[in-house]
Amino acid sequence: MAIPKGRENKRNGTCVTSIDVAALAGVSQAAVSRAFTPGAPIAADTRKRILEAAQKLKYVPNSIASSLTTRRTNMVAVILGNMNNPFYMKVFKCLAARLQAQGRQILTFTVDTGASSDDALMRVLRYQVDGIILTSAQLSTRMTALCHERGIPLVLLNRYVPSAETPSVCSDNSGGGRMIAEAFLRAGARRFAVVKGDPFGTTSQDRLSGFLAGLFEAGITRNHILELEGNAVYEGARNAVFQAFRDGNQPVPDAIFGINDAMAMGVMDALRGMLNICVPEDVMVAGFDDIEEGARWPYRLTTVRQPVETMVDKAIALLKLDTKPGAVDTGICIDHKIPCQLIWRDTVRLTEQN
Amino acid sequence: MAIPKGRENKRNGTCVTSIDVAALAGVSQAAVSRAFTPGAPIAADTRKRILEAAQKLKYVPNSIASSLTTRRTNMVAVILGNMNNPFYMKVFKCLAARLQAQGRQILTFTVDTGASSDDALMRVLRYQVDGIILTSAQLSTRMTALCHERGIPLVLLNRYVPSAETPSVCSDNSGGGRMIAEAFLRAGARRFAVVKGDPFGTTSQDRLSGFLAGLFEAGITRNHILELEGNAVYEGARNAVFQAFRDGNQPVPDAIFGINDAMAMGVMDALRGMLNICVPEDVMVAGFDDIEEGARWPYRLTTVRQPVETMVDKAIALLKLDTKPGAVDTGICIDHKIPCQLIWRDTVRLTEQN
DNA sequence: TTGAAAGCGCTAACAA
DNA sequence: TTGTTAGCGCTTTCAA
Repeated sequence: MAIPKGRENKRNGTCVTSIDVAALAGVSQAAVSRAFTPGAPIAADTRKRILEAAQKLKYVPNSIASSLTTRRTNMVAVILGNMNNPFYMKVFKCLAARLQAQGRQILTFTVDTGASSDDALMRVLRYQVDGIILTSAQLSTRMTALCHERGIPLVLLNRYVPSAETPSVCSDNSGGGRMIAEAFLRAGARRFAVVKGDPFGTTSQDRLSGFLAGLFEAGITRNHILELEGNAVYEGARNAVFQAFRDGNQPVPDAIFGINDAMAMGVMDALRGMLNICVPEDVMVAGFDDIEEGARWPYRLTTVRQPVETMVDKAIALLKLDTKPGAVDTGICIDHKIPCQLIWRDTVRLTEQN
Repeated sequence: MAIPKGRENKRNGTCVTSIDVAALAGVSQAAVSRAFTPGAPIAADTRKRILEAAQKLKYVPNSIASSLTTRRTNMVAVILGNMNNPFYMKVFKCLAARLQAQGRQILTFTVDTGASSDDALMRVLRYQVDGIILTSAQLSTRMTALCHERGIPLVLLNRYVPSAETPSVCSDNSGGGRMIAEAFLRAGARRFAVVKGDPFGTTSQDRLSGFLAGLFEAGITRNHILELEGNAVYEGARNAVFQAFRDGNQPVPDAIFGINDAMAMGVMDALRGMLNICVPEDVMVAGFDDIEEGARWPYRLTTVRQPVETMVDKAIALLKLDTKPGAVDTGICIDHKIPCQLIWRDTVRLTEQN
């Protein structure tokens, strides 16, 4: 007898377990486990018999139970900040596709923009996820430390913690900011505005500093660069631009850089829809990210493309999900310079001489 | 001695368990469990002592382990279809906010548009989720049956299975379609086009049938209604409209109904950006859903608002997550008539006489 | 290749 | 209010 007396499944019908399958197939419960484990030592015909029994009973293995012993849940937590920005939805979609293709489940957490992800992270820890990917949200060093101690890999996507040793992947934001500066300059702009995003995000800061550096090198002075706060969202940028230039408050610059595409679209809508200013004829506009919406009519936004797939793949790779749970940490890996690409569209007009 | 000999935590440092905490606090392991269970019978000072010990050891309870006995994971699966439609992102955001507020985790699955969600569902089952919410994706009756047998509540959001007894929540799509028809008629339109969405989705079908019914009642005949396939996405609608009316292929109607806002925006971009046709002067346009993007300049889309919060709340309520796992099913509950609201904006122009 | 048995970290019934 | 004990459904040694 494969299933010894006293070890039968005692529940009244609900929830078929491996014991039920074992009983039907006339094998031990361990054999059922092996039948569902690729590469386990089990005879082909035994497995076949077990699988048939399982099918008959509509048995579905309980991953939760197995993860108790294997110490792997095959769940990856994704913590999402600014869901209003289509770029992060693009990232999420890509993340989901890749992770699902690997047979991993995604435990999703959304965090209000600017809010700390600490409590989300705390809940994540209870669920024994195999790894955590955090995009667009703040987190405390206490939390990164906690993850590290517990051996849960954490990687930041599209942001980093300066001076801290948390793995992270970012594109070359400052280089991208510089590209925009150069494009504007080549197109003949001399007075500028920039609409900034999350004041605590490294991404926004780096794009800004690259942009400014490019401008300064061309001899543009600070008083020719207006800085506006857009808070990383469409409405923020639209309102900031409208407030800044309504009623001829101040002179409209030659070019405006929206630190991300969503904001650049807000900039354009404020300009064209509220202030009656033409883009690119009166003012040039550029964004950053290359979201689909920005490529459409009537935006046709000149922007810097972030290689989402590459970034996502690198982030997942940094999780090192396939190494053993207790494996030693082979050093920090931070990739902050994934190359970006300038996408010329219609909102920056090149002068003839170019 | 609270922790008996032979029952100590035998792992070498990794992973603090309730046994470690119990040992430090000088209580039984069960006491630790109680300390972390709200409402459990435990003295206040005992709990306090345990919590301190836990803090010292940085203990985090293992939800996976507890769910093995409680038969509740506090995880809800959300299966997402068309992520390209901002409406579903809005739904997802709302779902996430509500579920997280209840202390539940979200296991997310994305499914390609039109693809079956059966394998996603199969994976969900392994994870013993407490409930499943499915938006915008196909699923087989085999799967709904499987969920039902296993006692896992499943609710469809924004679609339903005709003739099947799967709980679902939808707004009054056909009533909304009718509202659009009436708005167009009041504005003086006599020739129409409609861009259809997912051919297998009840939502698209109902909106269409409501729209047609409204038109027929006003005496409009079928030959004055052009049907186009937009496949529920922006690009599909844009291309369909462009193909239909390029080079004066056929006469442009007075009004075009995009079965959802994303498509209506595609319609407008094709009209204005590719065909040089003015909206609403030459052609009126209306959508459905009321996504933020459609409310912006230059769209200002007239549309039907789906009450997302209400729908999400009802969907979650239908899951009946707070009833006992084995509780008897108190009948099917389907809510297909959550009222919608017509939102007048600029793409449908009312005539003077109104 | 198989089965028996010992857990994984926790909850819950029971007794004290 | 507490501790003891028996599992939850599975994986994984260890022998056979």
